[in-house]
Amino acid sequence: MSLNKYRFAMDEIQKFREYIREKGLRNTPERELIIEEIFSNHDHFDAEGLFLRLRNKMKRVSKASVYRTIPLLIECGLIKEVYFEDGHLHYEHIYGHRHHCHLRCICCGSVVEFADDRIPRLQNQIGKKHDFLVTSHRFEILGYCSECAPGQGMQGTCRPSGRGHAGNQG
Amino acid sequence: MSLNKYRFAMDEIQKFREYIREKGLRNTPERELIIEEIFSNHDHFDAEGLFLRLRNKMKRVSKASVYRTIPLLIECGLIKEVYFEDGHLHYEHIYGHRHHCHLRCICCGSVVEFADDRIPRLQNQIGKKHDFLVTSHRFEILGYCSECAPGQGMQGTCRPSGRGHAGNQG
DNA sequence: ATATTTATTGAGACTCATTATCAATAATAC
DNA sequence: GTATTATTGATAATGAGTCTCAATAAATAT
Ligand SMILES: [Zn+2]
Ligand SMILES: [Zn+2]
Ligand SMILES: [Zn+2]
Ligand SMILES: [Zn+2]
Repeated sequence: MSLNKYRFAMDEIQKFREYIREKGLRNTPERELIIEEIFSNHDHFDAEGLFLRLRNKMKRVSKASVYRTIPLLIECGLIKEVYFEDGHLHYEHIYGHRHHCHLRCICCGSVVEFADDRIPRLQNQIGKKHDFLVTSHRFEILGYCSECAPGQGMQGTCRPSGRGHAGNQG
Repeated sequence: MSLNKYRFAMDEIQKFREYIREKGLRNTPERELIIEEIFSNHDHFDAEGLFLRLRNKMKRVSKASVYRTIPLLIECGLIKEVYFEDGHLHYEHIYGHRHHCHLRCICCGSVVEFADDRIPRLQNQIGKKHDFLVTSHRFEILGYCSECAPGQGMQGTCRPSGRGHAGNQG
């Protein structure tokens, strides 16, 4: 179980080690701890949360190192930024994950991923129409999840904050 | 010309004045200056840029007032937030503007607006499939505009910065 | 008009996410 | 092992955005 836990992240960790070496950088225990933690599950994450997860497991890594490692992981194609509107950046794994978009509850913040073949088609048609060389798209659908849908049941769980709001971002 | 310049913003300005009054707030010269500046064109804008535009025209309004007026304009349905990934919020007019999405150049930051009937259909189908009560969507297509397309002509105009990058956001 | 009430203003303090600095440390190469 | 130099952690700095508060000025009543 504990052994298996990190088994599936071996590809990512290996890819990172190679990237570091190719770039003439150095593999360090801090970086190992950070990527092990990131790839110990498939969830979206943010820098602060990642830092706290490490800290709670007594893996002492400075916040600065967490912030410094994230761009390396982006550069080597293991993660990418996702934009929720809660005022700070979130990230998700991309290595071994097919491209997808997000459905997000504006009440509790929960996120559901979806993929649809029609989206890249649409993207390309629209790009061509406006003379753009399209490289990517971001499609986010906002609304209420079944738990939060107004009219029925509990909608009192909503806790909007400052700008946008956070929530259990799966 | 100068008279005409603000003619088309009369609806917006009037709507704002009424909203302020209905809410028991007060119309002030500062607020007038801010909304006149915002609706003096149809462009996207951000708080800092708006503040500087006012300042350059010798319309002295504090940054705090700029930041305080924006939420009022959102509440009364005149503008809304748009999310570009350059680390701060942008806004656009919605009163009298049909819903649209953005095509954005990752090189120079230029923005083209587009609308497509298939998008709301897609949004609703996907929402239904995942048991979400959909309220809105955000679809952004990223790529290179014709000026910046790699391979031909000038791509040296790219000036990426910190996180994402700014540019001439039309 | 004048007074009263209270929303608004501007300046600056503050927050929070993120980035930069820098001396001490520790990977790698020789 | 020694030299080189990337990395670390602590902390300062930044920058967008918010909050505070005393002074000001709309709206309204007198
Ligand atoms: Zn929900
Ligand atoms: Zn995702
Ligand atoms: Zn361009
Ligand atoms: Zn727009």
